[in-house]
Amino acid sequence: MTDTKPPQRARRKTPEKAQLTRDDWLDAAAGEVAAGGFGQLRVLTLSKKLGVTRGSFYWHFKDHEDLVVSFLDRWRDRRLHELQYWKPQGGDVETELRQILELLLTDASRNIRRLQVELAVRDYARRNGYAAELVTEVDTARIDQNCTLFQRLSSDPQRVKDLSLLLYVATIGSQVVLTGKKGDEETIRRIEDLMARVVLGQRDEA
Amino acid sequence: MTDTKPPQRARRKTPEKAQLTRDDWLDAAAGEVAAGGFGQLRVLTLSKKLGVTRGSFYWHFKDHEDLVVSFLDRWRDRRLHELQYWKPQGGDVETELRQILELLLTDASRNIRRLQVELAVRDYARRNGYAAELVTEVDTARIDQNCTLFQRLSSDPQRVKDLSLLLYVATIGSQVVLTGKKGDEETIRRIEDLMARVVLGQRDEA
DNA sequence: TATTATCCATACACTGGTGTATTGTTTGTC
DNA sequence: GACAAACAATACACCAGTGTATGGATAATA
Repeated sequence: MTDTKPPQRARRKTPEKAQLTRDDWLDAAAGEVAAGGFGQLRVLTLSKKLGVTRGSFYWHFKDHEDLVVSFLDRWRDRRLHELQYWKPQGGDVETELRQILELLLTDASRNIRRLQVELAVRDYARRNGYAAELVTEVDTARIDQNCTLFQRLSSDPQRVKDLSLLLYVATIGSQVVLTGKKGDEETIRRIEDLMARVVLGQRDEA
Repeated sequence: MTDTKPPQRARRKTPEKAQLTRDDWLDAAAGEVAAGGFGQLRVLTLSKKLGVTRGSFYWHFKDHEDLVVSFLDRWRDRRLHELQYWKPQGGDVETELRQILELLLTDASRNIRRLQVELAVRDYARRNGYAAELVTEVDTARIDQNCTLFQRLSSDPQRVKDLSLLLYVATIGSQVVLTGKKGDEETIRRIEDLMARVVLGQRDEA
């Protein structure tokens, strides 16, 4: 699994034939994973969809496992990195909560490709140790992220954690159950609203 | 997909060699599906694990698809049937809520095989129309079931539906995220408790 | 006991996938 | 323009899996 990728890269000034990069392969792999899961991630079909033969693949990747590991790594990196773009805007607690809910539910459900990949990674994690590690890593990072918000709702650190976790499992569950059927858009909005009310009801006064 | 299964069956009074039945194959398939998902459900490996050759399989099943469809059908039937065993005990609303939460979270997380199969079916449903139908069928049945409980909490039918759905997606999400890591047992108990408090906070008085 | 239905083994043809080795074909760079 | 590096095509060996055809064994039953 040593990265023998050469230092520089040039080529493809005139994209008449469009040389492929490692990332191009990973992007294509995302399509396959989203559509059929990791079990359907084939070097052969991938090559066909990219209009090249497998000779190209085995130049960019050591083997099939290299592709999978690289894909998972990139997924982890991107998921961790995107968390930095959502920093508390410093507004009202309720509006901030509603914002984050909209981000986690409505917005997430619109980016179907990304959602499908996430579910596929999660499924693959059930039978692959490395994937499981990365998923856990991402999960805890996301849950920790939400804790900063809930700290403004409760002073009990345990309740903060629990609320954050509950919010998280509810969003994941929504993504699993409400999978783009007719009317799901509206349903998600209602869940979002209910979650907000429910969480706000758990403020420090119980 | 015509069922050419003969009317009667006998044999295997003395299970010295243990003739296989259709259900035996389906049980073994459950193991494969739980471990590796539907993508890893192979006729060949299944035969090996059962100690027979594929000749047996192709007597019991028309082909690979027949196995998958039969498996899904049996899964649906069992999931729908088991719902009848949980009828409201007619006790206190809170205790009944806590009972159903324990059933949906703690108890479910203990039956790992069943949980793994459910997640596998759900994942398969993302790329298989028939599986998607059955999953939707089971989902709505379960959600409807819970509605009968929540009707004692609120008179607003919309809120009853939403609460039931929220409870459902939270349980599914828990099963996806909390996948048997160390400490998950305790975490699930806390989620269970929090869910109870949260739901009871949504009673008619808002 | 002879027959028949039930269940499994064996052998074959076929497909689709991986990985490797080798040979092109471009494209930058000296 | 020569050379080397980056990228891709081709051809090969190999394996795992499906499905089918056919024969063999075993148990119920007439």
